[in-house]
Amino acid sequence: MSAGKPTLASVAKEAGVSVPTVSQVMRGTGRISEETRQKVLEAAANQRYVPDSRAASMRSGENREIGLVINQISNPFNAEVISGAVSLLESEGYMVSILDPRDDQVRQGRQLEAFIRHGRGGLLWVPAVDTPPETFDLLRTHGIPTVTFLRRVSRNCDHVGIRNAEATATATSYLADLGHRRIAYLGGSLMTYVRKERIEGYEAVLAQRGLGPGIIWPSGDDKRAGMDAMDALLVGHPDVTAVVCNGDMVALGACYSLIRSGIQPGQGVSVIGFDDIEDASVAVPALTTMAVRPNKLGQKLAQILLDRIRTPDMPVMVSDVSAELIVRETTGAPP
Amino acid sequence: MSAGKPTLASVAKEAGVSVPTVSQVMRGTGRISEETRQKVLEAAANQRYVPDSRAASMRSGENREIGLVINQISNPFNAEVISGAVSLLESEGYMVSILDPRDDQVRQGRQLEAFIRHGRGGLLWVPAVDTPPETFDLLRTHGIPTVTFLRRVSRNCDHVGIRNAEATATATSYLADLGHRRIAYLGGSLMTYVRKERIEGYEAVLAQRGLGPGIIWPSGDDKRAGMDAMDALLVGHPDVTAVVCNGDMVALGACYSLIRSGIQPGQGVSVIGFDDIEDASVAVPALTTMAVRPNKLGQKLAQILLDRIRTPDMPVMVSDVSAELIVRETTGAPP
DNA sequence: AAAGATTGATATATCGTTATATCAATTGTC
DNA sequence: GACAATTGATATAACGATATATCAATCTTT
Repeated sequence: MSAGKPTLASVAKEAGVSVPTVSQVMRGTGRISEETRQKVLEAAANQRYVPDSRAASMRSGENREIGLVINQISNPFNAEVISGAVSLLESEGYMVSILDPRDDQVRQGRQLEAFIRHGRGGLLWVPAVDTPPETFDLLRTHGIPTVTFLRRVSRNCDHVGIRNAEATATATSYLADLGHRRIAYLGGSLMTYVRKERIEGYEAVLAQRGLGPGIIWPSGDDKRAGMDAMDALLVGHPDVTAVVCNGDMVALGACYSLIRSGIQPGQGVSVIGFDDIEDASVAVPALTTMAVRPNKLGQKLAQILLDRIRTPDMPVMVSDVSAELIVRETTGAPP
Repeated sequence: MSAGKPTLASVAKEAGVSVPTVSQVMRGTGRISEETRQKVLEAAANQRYVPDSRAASMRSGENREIGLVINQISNPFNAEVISGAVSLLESEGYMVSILDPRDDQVRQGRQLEAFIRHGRGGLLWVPAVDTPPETFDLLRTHGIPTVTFLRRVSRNCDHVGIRNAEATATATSYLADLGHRRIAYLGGSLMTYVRKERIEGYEAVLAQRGLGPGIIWPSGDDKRAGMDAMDALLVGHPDVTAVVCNGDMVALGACYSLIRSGIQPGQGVSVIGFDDIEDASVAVPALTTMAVRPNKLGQKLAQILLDRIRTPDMPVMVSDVSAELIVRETTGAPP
């Protein structure tokens, strides 16, 4: 009703008590008689009082605001990771706000600095490709508990990842078992750690089975990029009968390319994706893929961050989740 | 190197000057000799000093932290809106952090309260379905400049929307011109404002052309939901030859359903989407849709918020962007 | 009934900034 | 050379909360 926004002081005045008393009532600490408690609560409700965490965190040092820095929030896999992490953290009374530097290292730098300026209490982070080590120093200097995921950039930082090599080895073996002899690897930005690991698994199986050197095509991470890459692959290597993809988005794009070229995914050419995003099961034909439980991954992330916040001296935690082959319609024996 | 994190005081000590002097140097205000300026900058760089905006905003009242509350960040249309708004705001020195209440009104309430607690300087917001009016009062009490978009819930709040009725009228007319007589409307959560407006445009054209009462099927907003809804529609109304969809995700799901039933979208049944997300042009067959420029929409949003922040007494601003019909492969004459 | 323990509240200092006022030293004016 | 204006810095208070110490009033204990 009246002027300025509600503060402890304005509530204290209305309730006829001191500021610290109101503070204690709001937080449920200290000794307060039931009578004054009611008076204070009433005044607070009346003014729609909401405590100012900036002031609180400055004084108390505690900060229940977490940042989540992830590239490409529109990727459904990422969205699921976010959802898992946020649910857990919110249930513990933290607020999670999301930043998306869109894999631009400069923008990421700016955002992380803003992040520090605004005094966050913790960070969940997929580092952009080419993140310089100084960025970690900066976070450490300002004492921000950090967990990276998907991309491991620093050995001194808690991390949650995927058993990438294991997963692509499973995928490649499966295709080889079906009888495929020319198996390509499609997609992923050239520099990413994740892609490097996945290609290792793919190449290990090729080598082990004597299927010759790999055919490896990088691409962006969306459907359009996957489609373009597959178009190019069909021209450059018409003998390929199976493709392991760096992600479901790329795989779905590749399927579109095949359909446009009159090739039925799963009959003419087999395609395996990675992630098991929702589209993978909805698409026609439904996508065979290496499924990761992104929600679980998000929860694990959040749990490690909470542990780190509560036990700062804990040794570095690293946790890898594995992926599971889900066979749908885009894989079959070679023609 | 040393203990605690860098502050104005620690920098001042190292540079041998007072705290206000350092503050002035960091902000480029006041009168400072070049000599002390250099001393201070050096000390600040040496300690990797980053100002604490919490303290700054408390004292100065200025707050360059903006919240963006949007449901379903994984929807590519939303992701583009976000990108447009964030780019503009960041270029003006604001930090934007994203919250996703996933259309849950309770979660939204909790998040907005946390939002206020943490003292944000502005809000871009797609209100969840069923947002109670008290939520607006709360924001007003705490003096947070707010712009809603897509869903208009309060007449007293700045807003950016889409000319929904106009767009679906265009889509429906186009289908009628092609010769369709049984045109259904598919998708959208029952309660949303957006859907209501879109159905108005659809029904207006049906009435005007004497095409009888509409056939209206609600559904969720993702592909799976669109697929299920189309499955049901095929059973319930086998005479339908064209479908106007509430969004591209629903439309793409509907196409999957048609393909699975052996019907070619654009030949057997025509489908028009809404939004023009990236998938719309990549999909096979490519989707005819009502295109909105989400990036523009995001920028407009940001601009209005900035105006509101700078001119709090400005009259309520409402801006509607129009959508454009993009004909691709999922529409054609009825069989 | 005197001494100590408990209860319910408050006074004060502090977190890291910025706004305002003040102040000494230098410069300019006539 | 006296007085005002400017320069370059600092002292102080405030933002809104919390931590710590303190304190009067009440309750135990023997």
